[in-house]
Amino acid sequence: MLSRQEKRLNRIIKMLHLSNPTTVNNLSSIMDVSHMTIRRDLELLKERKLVDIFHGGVILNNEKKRAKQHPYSLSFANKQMNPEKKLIAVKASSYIKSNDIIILDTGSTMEYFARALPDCFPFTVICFTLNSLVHVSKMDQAEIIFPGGYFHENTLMFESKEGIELIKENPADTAFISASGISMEAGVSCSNDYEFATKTEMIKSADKKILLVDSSKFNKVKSTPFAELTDFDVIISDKSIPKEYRDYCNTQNIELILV
Amino acid sequence: MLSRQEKRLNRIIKMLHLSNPTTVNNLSSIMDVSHMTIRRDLELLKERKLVDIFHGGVILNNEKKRAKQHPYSLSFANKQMNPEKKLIAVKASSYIKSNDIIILDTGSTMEYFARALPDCFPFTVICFTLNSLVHVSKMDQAEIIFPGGYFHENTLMFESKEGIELIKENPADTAFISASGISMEAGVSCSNDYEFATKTEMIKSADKKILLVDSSKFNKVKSTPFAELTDFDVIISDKSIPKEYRDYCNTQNIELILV
DNA sequence: TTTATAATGTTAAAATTATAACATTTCTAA
DNA sequence: TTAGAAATGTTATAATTTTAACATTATAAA
Repeated sequence: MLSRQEKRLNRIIKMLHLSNPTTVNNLSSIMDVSHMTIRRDLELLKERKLVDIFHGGVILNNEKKRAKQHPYSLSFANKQMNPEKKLIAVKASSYIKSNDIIILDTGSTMEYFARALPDCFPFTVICFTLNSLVHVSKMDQAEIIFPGGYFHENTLMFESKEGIELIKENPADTAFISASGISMEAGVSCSNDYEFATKTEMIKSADKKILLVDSSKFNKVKSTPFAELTDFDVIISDKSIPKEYRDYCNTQNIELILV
Repeated sequence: MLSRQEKRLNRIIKMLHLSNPTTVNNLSSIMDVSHMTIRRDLELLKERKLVDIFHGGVILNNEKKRAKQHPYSLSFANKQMNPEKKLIAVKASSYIKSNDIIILDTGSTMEYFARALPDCFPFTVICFTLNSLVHVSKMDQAEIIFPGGYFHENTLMFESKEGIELIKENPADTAFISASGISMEAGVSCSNDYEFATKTEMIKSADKKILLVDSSKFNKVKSTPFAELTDFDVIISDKSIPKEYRDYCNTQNIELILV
């Protein structure tokens, strides 16, 4: 149970989210406490670096906000391989045709892909992560299907068995899939159990399957295998992949695109 | 060639980009003009909707920024009744308890509500719109269930029959419902067909039903009726509602909270 | 240059906000 | 339940900001 004051502090922060900045008077009339109480509250919030006080009022200190954001978001993923990932994403976007239904997997490469989607002709996007959704929703011509479900904070993914049903209901032209591990022997794998059902259903649902993986993922095996390399029609990666995979794709008749 | 004043106006905006908000005194000492000059400048900037003035200082107006984003977002909804909506939202947030499962309806009032959610104890949020989702996903302690489905651009809502199944699967403690029309005879109504199934299922699913509607919605009937007033346990509105509704709630034993 | 106009500065009074000291209420633990 | 402590409210005074009226300075056109 929070003390009255702590409740007020929370409420003040909430109020600030609604209208920033705000005044001592406004707060004291809304909360129905004296201005001195509000001032004392603000002093505390200031000590906690949550707000800044100015003559007459208070403003959120949004240094914190920026720092927090999302653990996955871009801040983290941006750090490694992003030039390759961007190139891979841009290359992949050329596989989209007007009126296609496409399906986007999760992961940082897919966020670049979502950002690289063309917005000059109409098509339908099925996606699963908050990041992709935010980008896609800003597009003018795209229809969006977001199967939804339970939120997973580490990847910003939503999944549920009902979501799987929605994938089945909307067979896709092309699935753009990502992975954390690629191995000639162990196949294609990812790091989270909960992605399995969605990933396999995406692959089943789509006519054409395209795998987007930068070279750092090769010869790695992660906890959850979800497909064979031969399940894919196209693999888009960068020039640093091990040579044996070039030969393998050749013999297996997989189109290998290296950016 | 810009006039002196125009140059100052530009400089003030630049200063604000560096530190927002700032004070009249700070600006006048930096620009080496009198506080009256700064005040007159600020009046101009305010007329141009570039800044907001508060006692002692000035802050950038970033409504513009937001307005671009989504057609619905805040730009539109902000225009009418927003002080009441904010107060209603803040009031409603006090009905959430630790470990509750709550369910958030669509609409602008609900976006305010999503922003006003407490983040000092854990609970689960079920929601349907992109706006709510973006806010909720930034919270530290909230679990999120997003039923998902097909996207409706005008309200930023997602809905599907699979989404409805997810609601059924997660019975809520409290449903926070909004409406575009309230009428003693015709009941509670909204403006979009596609909201019907979700709204009725939300109401069925929740133990406690709270209706959030500002006074502008009273004595209006919209295209899609979805509930009776008596379906609700609590109605939160503002003091301008027609008197007859006060009596009605009294006789029908509906808790009526007016902010 | 002169003159009219606009822009800026100055000042004092009014309004608002801040502070500090003390009174009252509320909470907590014995 | 009650004493002590913490939180909140009240008040008067101090500090700051705002306003409005008017003085001064800069600017541009005749």
